[in-house]
Amino acid sequence: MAKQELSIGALGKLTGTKVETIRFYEKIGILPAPARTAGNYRSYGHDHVRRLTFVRRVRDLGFPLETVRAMLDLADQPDRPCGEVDALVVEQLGEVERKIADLERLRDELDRLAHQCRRGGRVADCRIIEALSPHHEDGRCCP
Amino acid sequence: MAKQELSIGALGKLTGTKVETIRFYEKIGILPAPARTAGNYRSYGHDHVRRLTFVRRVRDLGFPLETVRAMLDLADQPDRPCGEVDALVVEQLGEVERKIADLERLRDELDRLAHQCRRGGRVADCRIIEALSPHHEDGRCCP
DNA sequence: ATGGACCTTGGAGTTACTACAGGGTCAAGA
DNA sequence: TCTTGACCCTGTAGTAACTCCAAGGTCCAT
Ligand SMILES: [Zn+2]
Ligand SMILES: [Zn+2]
Ligand SMILES: [Zn+2]
Ligand SMILES: [Zn+2]
Repeated sequence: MAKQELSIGALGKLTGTKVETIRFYEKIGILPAPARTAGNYRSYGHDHVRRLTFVRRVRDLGFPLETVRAMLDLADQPDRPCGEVDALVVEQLGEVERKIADLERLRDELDRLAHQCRRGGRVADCRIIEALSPHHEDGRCCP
Repeated sequence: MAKQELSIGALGKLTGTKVETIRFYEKIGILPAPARTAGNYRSYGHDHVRRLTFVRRVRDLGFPLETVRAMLDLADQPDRPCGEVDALVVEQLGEVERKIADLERLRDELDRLAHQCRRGGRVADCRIIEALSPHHEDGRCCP
């Protein structure tokens, strides 16, 4: 492998990406197919490092691959206004804030649940299980 | 369908579960196979309502199906101590708190990102894309 | 008896990877 | 030179937890 060229494993180490993931990105068109060596090994250059780093950062920020694809498309058209990119970030910010709010509600409920049961009882008396089951015990059904 | 018996659609409405999901739970053994009517329709009773309600609530609290299964097993052995159930809740609480912390870090980063770009520029100058790509532009690779 | 709402089965699709199985390549050490 | 071990190749299947579809059967009211 010529200098400035990286094997798939080296690229993976450099970007914190598993080898299988890199091949997967190639298959679905997120990364372009690289040149091959005489022995049919993939050979990556600096552009691949840049592109894959971008992909991983965007993924780490919680964006789905679909959004990664959209951003890559936009980045490839440098003359278009960048409002769309910015909008994607703002949208994702909103989604993250929504998720945080959901999880905070969840946390409160779990916290309440965790305090309902003074340990040491039997499962039959567990308040947690009681709290999670419907409240009526008779044989007739709910509606 | 006799009274006190529910069709799969009725059970779904009652518990906020899609019909396909109920069948899926049956296939993987979370719900027992119900009786059938003459016309081969599934026929559910009150026990199914209770069990499915439990499953959905536990899922809504963010537990994976594997944990649901463990809880159902425990609930079926009423004489065992309930410490294990309680421990599962506490564990999940910790996980939710970890997720919240992760998302809060994410939110801050996205927020920073969203403020980097005063809109109106071109993609080529977009600070967001710049911030997400590696910092060097020369032809030699990173290591 | 006919329409429409509901039910049946089996199988495929979703997201974003991850894990083999069964081979080929390459560099270094004995 | 041979061999060993780390690395690479392809292709397929598996993961979580559903969700959707096709092609057909059932039920009830008009
Ligand atoms: Zn308890
Ligand atoms: Zn009931
Ligand atoms: Zn911008
Ligand atoms: Zn580089």
